[in-house]
Amino acid sequence: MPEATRNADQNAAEVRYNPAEIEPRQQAKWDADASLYAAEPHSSGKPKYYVLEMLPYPSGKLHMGHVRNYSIGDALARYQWMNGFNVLHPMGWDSFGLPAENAAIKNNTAPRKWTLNNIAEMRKQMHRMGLSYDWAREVTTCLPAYYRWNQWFFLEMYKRDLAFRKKSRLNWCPKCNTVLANEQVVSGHCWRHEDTLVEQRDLTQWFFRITRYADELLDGLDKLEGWPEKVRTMQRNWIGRSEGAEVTFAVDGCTDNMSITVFTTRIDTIFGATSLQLAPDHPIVKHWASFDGELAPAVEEMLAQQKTARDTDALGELPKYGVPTGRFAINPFNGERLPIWIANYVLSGYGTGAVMSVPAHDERDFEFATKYGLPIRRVVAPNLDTDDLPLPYTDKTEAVLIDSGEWTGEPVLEALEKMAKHAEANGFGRATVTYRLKDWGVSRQRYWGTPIPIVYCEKCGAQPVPESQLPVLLPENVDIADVNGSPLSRVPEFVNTTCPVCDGPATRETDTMDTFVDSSWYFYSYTEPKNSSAPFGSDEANYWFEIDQYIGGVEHAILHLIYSRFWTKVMRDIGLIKNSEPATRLFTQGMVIKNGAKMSKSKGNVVSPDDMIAKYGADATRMYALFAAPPDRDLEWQEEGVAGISRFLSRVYRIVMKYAPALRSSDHGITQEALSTAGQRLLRKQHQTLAKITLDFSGRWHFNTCIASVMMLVNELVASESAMDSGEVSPTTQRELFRSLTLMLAPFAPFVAQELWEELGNEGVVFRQPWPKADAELAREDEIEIPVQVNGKLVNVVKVAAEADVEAIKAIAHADEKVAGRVAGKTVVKVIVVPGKLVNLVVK
RNA sequence: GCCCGGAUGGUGAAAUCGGCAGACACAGCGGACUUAAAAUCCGCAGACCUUAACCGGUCGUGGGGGUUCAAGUCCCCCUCCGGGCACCA
Repeated sequence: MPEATRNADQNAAEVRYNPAEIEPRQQAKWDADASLYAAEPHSSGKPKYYVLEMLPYPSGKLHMGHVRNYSIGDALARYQWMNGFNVLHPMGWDSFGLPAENAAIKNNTAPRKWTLNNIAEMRKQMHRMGLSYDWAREVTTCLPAYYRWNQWFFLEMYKRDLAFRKKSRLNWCPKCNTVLANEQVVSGHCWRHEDTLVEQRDLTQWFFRITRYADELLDGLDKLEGWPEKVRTMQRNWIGRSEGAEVTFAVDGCTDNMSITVFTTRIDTIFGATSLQLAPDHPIVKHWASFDGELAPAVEEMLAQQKTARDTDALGELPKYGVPTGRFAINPFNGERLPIWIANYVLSGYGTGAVMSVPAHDERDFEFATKYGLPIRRVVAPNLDTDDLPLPYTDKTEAVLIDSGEWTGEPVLEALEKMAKHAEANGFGRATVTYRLKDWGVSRQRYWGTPIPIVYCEKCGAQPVPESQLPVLLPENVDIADVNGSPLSRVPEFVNTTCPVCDGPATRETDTMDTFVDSSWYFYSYTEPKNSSAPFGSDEANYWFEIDQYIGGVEHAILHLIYSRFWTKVMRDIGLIKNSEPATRLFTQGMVIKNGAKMSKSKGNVVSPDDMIAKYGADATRMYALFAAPPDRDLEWQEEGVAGISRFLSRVYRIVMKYAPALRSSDHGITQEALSTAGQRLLRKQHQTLAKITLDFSGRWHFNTCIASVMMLVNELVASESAMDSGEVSPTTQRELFRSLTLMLAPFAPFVAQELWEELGNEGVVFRQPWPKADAELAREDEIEIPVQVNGKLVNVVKVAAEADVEAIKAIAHADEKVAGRVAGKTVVKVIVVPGKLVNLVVK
């Protein structure tokens, strides 16, 4: 503030807190120092700390969810700087994707232009919020400098058979006009269109073989102790590992040695199998239906019914029904001849699409067998003598096999293993593991994404684009309004090329990559975004990784967070990095809601961050986002609450400005002096507050209570104004109190903290000062109040010396009048004293 | 059906290791300042009963049971809400 204005303000009755003036002025000063938020070289000697918030999709406007996410990350980054870490705190843009195409069609703007404009707009908003990003490391995924490495990774994966092409049944969103990965289907609907049912289509597409890492992705979860249990559970469910066995049944009387392989988790019950059930789209069913005029319509009908049910997400509610095929299979364990059925509850997409039906020991098989009168044969019981328990009997922990030939008497858990081995030794089966996780389909029939670097030659087939020809540039000026097929297929100059092998005519792949490819490795790019010969340098990545703290919404628990774990393992196997997981700690913040519902345009309950900042300032808006609820819980946005934080900051501003001029001009030397009672009380509160904030930053992150404790400190300072005015609290103590107050505010309200830091006559940037150390001795109370209970009910609160021992406390409690009144005429049976906590007298 | 969270005043919430339930705020009420209002400052504030008032008492953390001198917190059972998986063989 210019000297003249300051003097004028001092003459006024009161200096008003004016964030609209303070914040842009401080921001301009910070902007002048390009190195302010820059990560330092490895040689800095400081320990590194990589704090990362999930990069946004550049929709054009920040929403409150962003504000909350970034306020948490920013507070942590600033705190770690103050603790002497070399902090990496970058930001970027997940900028490929469908909304750019939709906007392009609607507004007649090219996706690239629309996207880059939005980025500029959002960068401006982040700047106004005062977020501490190292913009020199900004990553924009839709630019060739970035997406060329997507193509490079694709080729690396192709070399390792991790990228491959196959025909399969895929999810198709009719609104997106493209294929979706399984992870992008939420309860049968498109992840981007909650109201749109996903259809199934048979298409030839590119896949990433994430299933090769299924076990490692699953086992790694146990070691991710810094991740929320919820996210780990969701990923475990998603991977869906199931141990069991495959058993091959020969088809009876079949001239061409046909067989059917079933998957079962209960091979021990195979002597109880009374039929085989096949999915209606099992290959052998298709084969039979092709010449069996009776079977074909039944199969058709069942398929149609399954499709309808799947489309409405009601697969589980379909009444069970089946059709006998008239064919029989031979149980390899006992030679028994079992009827083969097709059944609508058997799914082709899981296991082998065929099951053995054991009605006595499986709920579904029991229901089915009862309906069709199939035999029900018990082969497992708690022991050899009890066989009158209700069916189906599914317990396997304390059960043995009965009526199972040579296996009779064998405990179930042992039989599972032995019988699988037996099957393998005799060539009709083996122990196996089935996963729910499927390979990641990455082809998208859209324009605004990374072109897949493959060309098709009539002579040489599918060929990878040579690395030297990367990037395959995404052409501009493409007609994207026509939704039939991939837009790139309508650009002849893109499509027509030459074969890298034979130099003959060839055509390019016209699908683009799923946008989740971009976000699978972007955080590595931050370590060296300007590398032009590799996606990033290994030394850089090995220095910064793993991410120390990753912060984002829980909605990515099984999309981004499983893909990026997969990608990290692939990069490790390529030799680019050493770590096997991307992030040591993950924090998933709660949603921002308004009137009990998630903010959305359709509900009309959206609160604009711009409005909040314009009205109350960035400090108050950010601080409210941290104060209103612990960060992992949903936060109800109440504007009155922001106003409350603004009032609190005004109070801080007023009291500091009141004393700052005198403190600024007085001697800065530390004088040895006896502390007054008031001074001691205030310093005690200060160090208690400091200890609380320091503890919370170490992991619990309940910034709401941190801010509450700063409020208590400020309340105490306000209440002590007369003691400060009179000099009872010395200027030295005052200076220390206000100095540390600004330091404590720095992570949460950096603008006003900086302003007051300067007003107090300090040099430099407040959030580069060392975080003050909480002094346990200063924080210690001399005298504490402890409750006295009689039979567990509170009777009085007595004051005792902080270090009082059990006997002393007992004596004080007994001496208390109120307590004596309660105890009179009764016998004290027992006295419980918890030093520092309470006294409880048990009387009769 | 299986798995993971959650439920505390009018509202957001606090109680981190079994030890005073409701810190800190918001909204509300009362007061000071003001011609007035805003802003600011000071104070009250879980519910119920009792009292003229003070005092005093009872109940109270979704419900029911239990362990304990002591339970929002631990154990068992249940309800409701949010989320994930699901005819997964």
